[in-house]
Formats: sequence, C-alpha cells, structure tokens
Amino acid sequence: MEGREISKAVVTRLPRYYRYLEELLESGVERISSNELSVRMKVTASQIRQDLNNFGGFGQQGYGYNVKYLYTEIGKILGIDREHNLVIIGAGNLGQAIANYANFEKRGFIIKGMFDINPRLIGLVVRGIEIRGVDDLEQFIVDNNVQMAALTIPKTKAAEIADRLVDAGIKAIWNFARVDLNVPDDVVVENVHLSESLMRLSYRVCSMQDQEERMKNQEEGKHEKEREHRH
Amino acid sequence: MEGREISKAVVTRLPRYYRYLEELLESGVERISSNELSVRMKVTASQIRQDLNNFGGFGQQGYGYNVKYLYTEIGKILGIDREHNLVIIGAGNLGQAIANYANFEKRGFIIKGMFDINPRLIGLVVRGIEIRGVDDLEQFIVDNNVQMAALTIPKTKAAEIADRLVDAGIKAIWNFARVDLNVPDDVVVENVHLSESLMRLSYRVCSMQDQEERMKNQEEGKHEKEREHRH
DNA sequence: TAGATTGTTAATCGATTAACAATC
DNA sequence: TAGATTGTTAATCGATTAACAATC
Repeated sequence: MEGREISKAVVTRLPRYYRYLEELLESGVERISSNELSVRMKVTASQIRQDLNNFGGFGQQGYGYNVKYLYTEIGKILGIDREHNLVIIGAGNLGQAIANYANFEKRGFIIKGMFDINPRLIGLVVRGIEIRGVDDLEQFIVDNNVQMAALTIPKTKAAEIADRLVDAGIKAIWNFARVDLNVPDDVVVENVHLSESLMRLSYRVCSMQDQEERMKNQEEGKHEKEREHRH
Repeated sequence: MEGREISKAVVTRLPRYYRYLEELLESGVERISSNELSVRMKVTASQIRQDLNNFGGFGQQGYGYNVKYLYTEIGKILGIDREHNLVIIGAGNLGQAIANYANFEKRGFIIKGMFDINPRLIGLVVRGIEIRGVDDLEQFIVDNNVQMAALTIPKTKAAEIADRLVDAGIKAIWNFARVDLNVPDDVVVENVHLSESLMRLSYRVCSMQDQEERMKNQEEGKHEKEREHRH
C-alpha cells in the first residue's frame, strides 16, 4: 500500500510551503486558498493543489486550507514532529555555524555530539557540546542512538568518515564536503555543495550581463542604421 | 543573437561537470568519452552530450572530450575565469565559514569586505579582512566595485539589507537567510536555505524508514498466512 | 579504412498547467 | 441555496533518453 513514489520536485517544494505556512501562522492568518498562497509564493495554484494531494486532501471545498492544520500536517510529512539525533563531524566554522543555529533544535534535530580530527579543537565546548576526537565515533553513535550526521570536513577525509558513519548505523548524511559520497541504498545523502551554488550564481550574473550587453549593442545597431538612413 | 535560453536543470548540472573534470584533470586523465563520464557521474551519456551542446561542440567524433579543454570552457561558461568582487554581510559563524573557504578566491571570488551589525564583532579581523559596521555599506560597494554579496544574517534584517545592496548597485545576492528576497529583474538571487535542505533529508530518511517498515510487515503478513495454511 | 564517439533529431517520459465536476 | 474552492482528470509543455547519421 501507499505505493506512489513522490517526485523529487515535490519534496523540494514541501519545506518552502512549510516556511510560508509558518509565516502565515505567525501573522495570525487562519485560512488560505491555494490561489492566495500561489500569489505569495509565486507559483501556480494548480501546482500547490497537485503537490498537497500527493499526501491527502488537506483542504475543504469553498473554504480553502486551515493554516495551522496544514502546517502541522506538512510538518508530519517532513518528519519534523519526530526527534532526530544528530552528530556534526567537523567542528570548523561551518560545523559551528550549524551547531549554533538554534532553530534546528526547535524542529526536532538534536545535536548529540561534535567531532573533529584537529587536536587543537578537541575538548573545546560549543553551545554546551564538547568537541571529541573521531576515535570515539562509532561507539558514540551506537550509545546515543544517532541517526543523522552533518559532514563538514574537507573532501579528502569525507569518503573515509562516511564509510565509518554508515558502518556505525547512520541512516542520513547531510554532506557539505565537495564530493559525492557512495553509500548503501538504505542510507540517504543530502548534498549542500556551496561551491556549486556560488558557481550557479556566477553563471547567472554573467549571463544577465551578457544579455544586457546584447540589448545595448542592438540599440546601438539601430541608431547606426538610423544614422545611415539619414545619409 | 544567442537567443536560446538555457534551462535551470542544465545550469544546476554544469558545476558538477566542472567538479568531475577537475578531478579527472588532477588524476592526469587527458581525454574522456561521454560514456565513461556518464558511468562516473551516474547520469546518462545522452544527457551529458545534450547539456554540453547547449553551449557548443566541445568534443570530437571518435575521440571524446579533451578534459583540460572542456574544463576550461565550462569554467568560462560559469564565469569562473572572470573576477567577482564580493562582500559578506553577517560575520557570524556562517559568514566566517565562507570567508575562510580559500577555494573561493582560487575561482575568482574576491572577498573585498565583511560587515556586521553587532558592535562586538566590528573591528575584528578574519582572514585579513576587517569586519565593518553597515553604515559604510553603500560607499564601500561603490568604491570597491563590488558586484556580489553573501547574505548571512538573520531573516529579520535580510529584506532591508537586500534593498540597500540593490540600491548600491549589487547585481547578485547569495542568500542564506530564511526568506525569499524581492529584487529587481536585473539582480539575481541564489538561495541556500539550509533549513529546507535539512527538512528534505528528514523527509527522505523518514520515508525510507516507513518503506522498510512496510516491507517488514509484508513479510510478517506472508508468514502469518503460511501459519494459517498449516492449520 | 574501420571503429569509435560525437552532435542532433526523434521518441518517450514526467512534470506542470488548465479545466471542471464535486462539494463544502 | 449560491458562491467559492477544492480534488482530480485531461491537455500541454519541457526535459530526458534513445537512436543514428555525420565525421574524426
């Protein structure tokens, strides 16, 4: 049962719905139609209804969607209602940034431990969490029932650590290292490749410039022609 | 001319090609066929050829692609061959993580300045860059010919700062704040919504668990039936 | 030349949008 | 009840894959 596979595109959009519903909730909006929401989010109402109906009928004809109810339901779908025990591997700036992001705890992501290879970091305390050496790693994961790991270490060490995490029973890796990890089918990896993100930005700003350049040249070409005509 | 619009999906994949080509280059591989590359990258050879041919014919029949040439050309397409002056707004852990990521400079992204609102951070020096107060912001952007800004501040301040950046002439915003920014058409925004990324991971690990649960139940159901049959 | 592999066209697949009957 | 808006089916659009002629 429940055989339908949810497309990747839909999963990508779910957290964005969640965020907009949170904003609506905070500003005291009780109900919203797919049409109103579509205007705010700059997507089609049709897409919103299609997306939501992958998971069930959360709305009511003639009324729309109850904001609080829909918010809660999407939270359940995303697994935000459960608790996820997390370790952070790599206690550099990025690892610490994640550790300090308080909102994560609010959503059920509990940082159980931080690890690093650098002996100068080991023993330091960030947000009440002691930074440990990676020797402990496997035992710690088992003892603390850790399910997820954020990987904020250089790519050179990432593959090796990922293997150890998987062997220790980790089921989800949030990968910030600049490599694609090879893991078994029952382990999920979510990549945050910051350098790729920055390159996309670079591509887009450059192609925007090129476009403006072309339009300007076109303008000049027109003027050129006009001048020619006058001769 | 050059009127064909490149699809978002293609742009997303380009930096990944770039990364794989870099690896090949580093390991001394001179030439590669779309087929070999497709195996490494776990995509179809057809997709690789289609993607690349959006920008021109970089390969040669019977030979494949010259790794170094293709790497350079994709670099040009991504704008990595040019220099981009960058400021970081928000000098917290995340801002510092970006400032410390040396690779960015290697690819032509030059961090001209860092800014923060927190007076306790102002005056500190990170990687040789002094953290400034935001009063300076507009003047600094103009004086230093800054084109891009990384926004690593809380969502409450993000919209206001984004407006100021745009007014000062910024053309690209790398947005880490948990909001969608409203900017004019000629300004590009690349979002890195970490909380959404983590929720996607959560979704996927939960649906993986559910799936395994279902399979287990199915197994048990089968055994149940077998037991019934024996009676 | 023969073999390999591209560039490109055509076929397929999936995702998005439109439309509307169902129903609150 | 009448009006509004969903849930869902059908139509459209775009992206991916397959196939193959061109050509190195």
